[in-house]
Amino acid sequence: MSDLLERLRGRGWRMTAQRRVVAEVLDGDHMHLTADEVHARAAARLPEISRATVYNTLGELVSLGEVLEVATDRRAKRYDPNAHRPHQHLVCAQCGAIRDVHPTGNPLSDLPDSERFGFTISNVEVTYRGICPDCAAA
Amino acid sequence: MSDLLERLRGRGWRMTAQRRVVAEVLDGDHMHLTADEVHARAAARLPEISRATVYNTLGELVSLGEVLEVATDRRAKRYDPNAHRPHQHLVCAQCGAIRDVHPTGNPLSDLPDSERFGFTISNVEVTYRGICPDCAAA
DNA sequence: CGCCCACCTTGGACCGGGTCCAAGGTGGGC
DNA sequence: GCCCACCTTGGACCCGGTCCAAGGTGGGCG
Repeated sequence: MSDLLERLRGRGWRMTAQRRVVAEVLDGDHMHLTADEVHARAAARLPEISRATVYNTLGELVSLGEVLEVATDRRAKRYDPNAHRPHQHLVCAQCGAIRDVHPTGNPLSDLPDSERFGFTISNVEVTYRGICPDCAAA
Repeated sequence: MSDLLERLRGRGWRMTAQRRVVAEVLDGDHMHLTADEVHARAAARLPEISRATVYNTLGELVSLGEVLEVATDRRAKRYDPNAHRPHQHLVCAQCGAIRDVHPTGNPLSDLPDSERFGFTISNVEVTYRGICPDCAAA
C-alpha cells in the first residue's frame, strides 16, 4: 500500500489535500481505525477537514478496493488498510482490540453443496472472538 | 424451543402478556426478524405493546441464551430463535435473505497457535455471502 | 501561463436503530 | 386480597452515518 497515492492518481483520482491526508493516515500504522479516529488524525495535519469528506474519501477507497471495511461490532465501522492480503479477524470481546489473522484452509470447502441452497457464494468472513492477553491479565 | 415459556417461567421470569407475545412471535416460524418486525407482529396481537418493551424482552431472551443476535449487515440486528443448535449464516448480498447453515469441521482448528496472539478464543462466527437463487434469476 | 468547469469540500440538517428515564401499572407470593 | 418488586410506557435522547446546496479548486486545454 506504500505507493497508494500513485495508484490512485493513475486511476484518475483527483488529488486534493484532504484526500492525501486521509490516505496517509491509513497508510501509516496498520491499524483498524474508525472513521472518527481517521478524522481526528487527519485533522491534526489539516485542521478544517470535515467529517463528510473523511466519510466520502473512505467510501471511495473502499470501492476502489484499497481499503476494507470491517464491522466486528455494532459500533463504528473500522477501516483496514491491509486490503491486498486476504485475512480474517480476531477480536477481543472485552476491549475490542482487533488483529488480522490468516487461517489455513479455505472455509468455503467446509460448506457442503446441500447447505448452499442454490446460492452463488462469493465471500466468507470469519470472526474469531475471545479474550486478549492484556484483558486476561487484568 | 417449543416449551420456551415453561423454561422461562422455571427460571423465575415473571410472565406478562407482552413477554408472552414476544416469545410466541419468535417461537413461530424460524425466521431472522428485526426488532421492528418482532414489534409489528407482536402489536398485531397486543396493539399497545411498546418498542421499548420489545427491545427489553429481546435483550433478556438473548442474555438467557434462548435467542441469538445476528448482525450480518449494518442495518438492524436480527433475532435468531435457533439458539440450541450451533450454526452459521448464509446471506444474500442483494436482498439480505438469511439462511442457517451447518458447515462441517471446526473453524477453530484452522487457526494455528502462532496466529492466536495469546487470545483465549471462545467463539467463531462465519458469514457466507453470495447471491440467492431468486436474485440470480431476476 | 492562466482559464474554466467538472469535480471536490463543507457544515449543518437529517435519518434510523437503539438506549434511557421517570412515572404509572401489575403479577403473583404471602 | 394486598402489596411491592418488578414490568411497561412514551418520549427524549444518543450516535454513527448520509444527504444536500452552496462555495472552492485541481489540472486539462488553449
